[in-house]
Amino acid sequence: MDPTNSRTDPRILRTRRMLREAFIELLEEMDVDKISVNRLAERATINRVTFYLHYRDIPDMMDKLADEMVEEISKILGEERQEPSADPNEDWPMILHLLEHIAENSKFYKVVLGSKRTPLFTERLLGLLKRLITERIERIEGMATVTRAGVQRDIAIWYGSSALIGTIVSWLRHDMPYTPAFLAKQFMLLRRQFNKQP
Amino acid sequence: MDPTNSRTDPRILRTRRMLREAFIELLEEMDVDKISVNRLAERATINRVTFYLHYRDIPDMMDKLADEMVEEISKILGEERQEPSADPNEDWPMILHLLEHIAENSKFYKVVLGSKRTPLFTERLLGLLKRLITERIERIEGMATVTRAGVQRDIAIWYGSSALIGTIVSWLRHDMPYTPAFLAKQFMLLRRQFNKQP
DNA sequence: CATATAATGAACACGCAATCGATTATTCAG
DNA sequence: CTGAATAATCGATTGCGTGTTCATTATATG
Repeated sequence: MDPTNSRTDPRILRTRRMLREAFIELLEEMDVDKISVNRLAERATINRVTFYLHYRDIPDMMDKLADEMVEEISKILGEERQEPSADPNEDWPMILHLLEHIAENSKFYKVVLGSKRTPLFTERLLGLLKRLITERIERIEGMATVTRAGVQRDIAIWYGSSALIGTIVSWLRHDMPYTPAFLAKQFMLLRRQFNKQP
Repeated sequence: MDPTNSRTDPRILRTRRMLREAFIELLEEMDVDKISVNRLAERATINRVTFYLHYRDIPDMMDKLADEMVEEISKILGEERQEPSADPNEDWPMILHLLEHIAENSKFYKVVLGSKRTPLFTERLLGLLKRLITERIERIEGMATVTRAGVQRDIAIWYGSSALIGTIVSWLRHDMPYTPAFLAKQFMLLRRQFNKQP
């Protein structure tokens, strides 16, 4: 009767955990379009049919995984929003916590963000960052469509969010050669688009 | 006997042109993983077997298309390299010509760069831009590993190249609301990472 | 015109997708 | 602890797309 049972039933949790882990494993080994339901079920040591009890197909499963990812990051970054730091350069703790979270779960993020054929996750994270950056800019600069440096606001958002994502992806692909703290500080040096033009 | 015949034979050119156009058409209509050889051949009004005379499979075809794309852009941007403009802020004609080229072939670039499941083309373009930016930085700043603003060089390259690509993709997805010239100038306002810190 | 080669059409084996019905195993409430 | 609910399994089936073959037709080029 209770629909939440579908999430607390240990059999369901077990199956989904095994599917998720198998998916990450396979993604480390091969391209995503080589991952069939057959292979995935075999690796997860579950029956093929069981897969269909949980997901419609593999893209659907990736969709759900991406939802969970956004949900989790959103929760982490949501805590930052309470802090009323008006200083535009003080958003680096947000970035720092994001980088730390990614570093802690690097096995997962390295494959879902770093694999060259799984842009779904990157797109989702990009969307999230765009929303957060927009929110932040609005708080700092009001509703003007042009930043203080003379840059169109939407262009500044495109630029900043994709720079952030792209750098994180490269950082993961190179096996995180810098600490989250160092990288966060580098971001602060690079993000000068909201300052006045010299 | 002459292997170049394989490229001048009008039948081959015709077939490949039709395949390419059909692929772009289908990419406008559906996700790339829904494009089967069956569908592609049908849309291109060629026999399914004929496809295999030219490409091994669809990923192989996309690979070839990406090669052609990089080749073409490389040719355009290669002409810029002759100009010995030492001024770091004078690389905007390069960006301008890139944007103009993309705008002229926007139907193609909108689908191959803008579609959410064809990161292959974005990756290739990213690689090309990374090489060009690296080359440019080396000419300006020598072999130092840190830029004048105190930013690690590789991080600056990750940041700058992905910002460039990401902005172009967003620009395409929004149907190019700005002229290439305007966008190029905006880039110059945003790319301050190589200047001294105030 | 004659030769080379590109394109076609039919046919085949193969793997995977997606679903069905019946059966077994596990969970959880009373 | 017991029984009802439901998750997971197993075997089987249908359909679709792939990748390849072989003989035949159409087109290009010298």
